[in-house]
Amino acid sequence: MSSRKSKQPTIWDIAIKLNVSISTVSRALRNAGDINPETKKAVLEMAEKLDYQPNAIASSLRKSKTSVIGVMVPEFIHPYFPRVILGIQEIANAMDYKVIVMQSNESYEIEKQNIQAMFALRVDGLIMAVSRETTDFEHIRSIQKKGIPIVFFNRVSDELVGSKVVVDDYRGAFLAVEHLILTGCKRIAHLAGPDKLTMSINRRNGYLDALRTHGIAADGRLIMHSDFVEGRARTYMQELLNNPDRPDGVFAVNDPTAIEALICLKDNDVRIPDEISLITFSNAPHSSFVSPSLTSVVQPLENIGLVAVQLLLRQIDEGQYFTPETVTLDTELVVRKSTRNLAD
Amino acid sequence: MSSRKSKQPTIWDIAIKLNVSISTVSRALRNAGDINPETKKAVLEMAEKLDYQPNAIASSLRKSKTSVIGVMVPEFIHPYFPRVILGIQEIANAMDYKVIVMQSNESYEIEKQNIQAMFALRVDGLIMAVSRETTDFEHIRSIQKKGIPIVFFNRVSDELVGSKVVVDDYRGAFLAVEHLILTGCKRIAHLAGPDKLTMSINRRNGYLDALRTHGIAADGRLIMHSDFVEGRARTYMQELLNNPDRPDGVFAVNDPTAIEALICLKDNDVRIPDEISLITFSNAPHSSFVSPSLTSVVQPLENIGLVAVQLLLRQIDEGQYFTPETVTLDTELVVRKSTRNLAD
DNA sequence: TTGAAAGCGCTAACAG
DNA sequence: CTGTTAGCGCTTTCAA
Repeated sequence: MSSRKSKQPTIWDIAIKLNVSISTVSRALRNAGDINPETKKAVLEMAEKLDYQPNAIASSLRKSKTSVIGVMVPEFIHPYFPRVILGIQEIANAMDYKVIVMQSNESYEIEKQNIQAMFALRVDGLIMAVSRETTDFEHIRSIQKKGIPIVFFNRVSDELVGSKVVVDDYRGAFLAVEHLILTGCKRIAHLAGPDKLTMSINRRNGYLDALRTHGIAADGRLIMHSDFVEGRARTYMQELLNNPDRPDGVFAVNDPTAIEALICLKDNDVRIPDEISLITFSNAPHSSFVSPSLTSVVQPLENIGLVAVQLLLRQIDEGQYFTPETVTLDTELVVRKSTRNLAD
Repeated sequence: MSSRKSKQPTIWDIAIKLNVSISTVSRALRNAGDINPETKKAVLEMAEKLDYQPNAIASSLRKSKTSVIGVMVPEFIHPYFPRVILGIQEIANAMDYKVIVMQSNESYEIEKQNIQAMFALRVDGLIMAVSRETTDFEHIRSIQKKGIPIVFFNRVSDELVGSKVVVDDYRGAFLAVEHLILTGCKRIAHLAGPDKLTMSINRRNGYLDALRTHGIAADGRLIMHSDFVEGRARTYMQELLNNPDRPDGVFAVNDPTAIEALICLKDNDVRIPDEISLITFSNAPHSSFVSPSLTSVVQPLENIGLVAVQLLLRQIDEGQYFTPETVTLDTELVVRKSTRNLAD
């Protein structure tokens, strides 16, 4: 009858049919401990027949462990976080953990709520990038205090203790600029980020040191600190072009900046890379569908996720004996069409 | 002592301290039924003091209801699904539901696993877009049979019963092509999708009917059915350009196609929109960072999520008495720079 | 208005 | 190898 309350079959149903105890069923299902192969087979068959599906809620309650790890990101409109999440899911699933994803929408309030929700759901651990808006970290410390392990990535704060996964901004920038130099650029501009942001500073330092290393004098007028507002980079690029002393290479702090620069260059009929080379510090693994394709320093996105999960699982296992670690991942230079050949 | 097992405070802890029963505490916490305001106040204060956080797992088990809705999408690398999820989260949170997101990575196997996992977690309902790879729907029917309400969107199948949220592809295409006609295009090409896909067919029909309505004869040579392989659309666009009888307007079936067409046009030094207008049926709300910006028919992304959640919640409430509904949402024409002015 | 008690479905001693 | 039993933390009758 369809009037049957839509209750799911439980181990109890299986036990009754087979005339065994629920513990036997439980053992068979989890292939735990000693159990008669025959009994086990019977249980498995009956489970199949009744279309039994374990109730993770009940199991979690009993075990005080959910095997779920929470991931909170500020947004997943841009390709960066989704890629990292991919890496997280892959390894987490392999380790028999489920992943649940929430996003703070760059809002402190939502982040706070989500943290609460994740805790209510009793996730075994959390991987997160704090929202741009967040300056007060009490909500995070609060659940750390309750014993929930957290691994931070991308947006990390010195005010927080915990494992962190970051990329080597300095070195990535260094490599990028060095590549410009090695392909013949003499006058290299930097479309930089906000000059307070650690990330921007590190990348700028990489830029400066690459110049220095190769005996090129830095020129302050070639460094433009953008505030990441849309359209800003384009304006700066135009400024650089208006200057009689145009650069012959541009290092953009990130993809959006690079794209704006690219559009600007094209609108000015500047040939890339013949007249000006363009290189970017990229979030995404491929700066797709722009022409020419952009030579980039790329972050090992899936790897960030992988490392984060490993760190987290170790912390879950080791509990209070775990000491937080910061892992700095290297970037990779991917040469495409927006810079010249080394041979030139 | 930090040796204290990191167990969380429970209603029992509160009850003990206050010398009341756990049922009283429970009632106070959920402001249920009759309860002395004083008692309630005391409970709330003690909860605060102990930093009590409810255990949703226990509550779910008892109530056989998790207040969690699952969302499964094929991917969230492209902006489409994330936007829809945003809409889902917004309304779901407002209704006191949590949202957990999983992605199938366009894989049938992963989709199947995730469905299992979601069921194990006993989500109250599911909103999903089936993976591209999925042709067998048993795993989906299986949990529908178990009473889990599901709402489908974007990728829907006639083989599945259940509520569906889709956009009006036919009408959107019609509007797009009509816009080209009204802005003076006489010879309009269509970079179409695979000719088996319902979506492609609907959009092509919209294209054809718009031409017909405005007394323009369709020309089969102007319709190029792509298989969505990268680079294909570009080849087709080039073919159209090589033809002595070039089109003066192009309707692209989706964003990637449009972008490839755009690049091709630029590489051929075709002026847009002066020589050729370009319009796209877009997934994203703004076809950002290309130049010129693309006039598009856009889908109401957040709205798709909103409608899906509403449908789902109704089904959760009404249970077996609910009759599946298919909601068709309208598209909107957003005029940007890749088409000419109406005044022309 | 409050308390006692019975579970939700499962796991994990412990005993046989 | 299997069964009995006691909960995990919470909600919800039912009775007081």
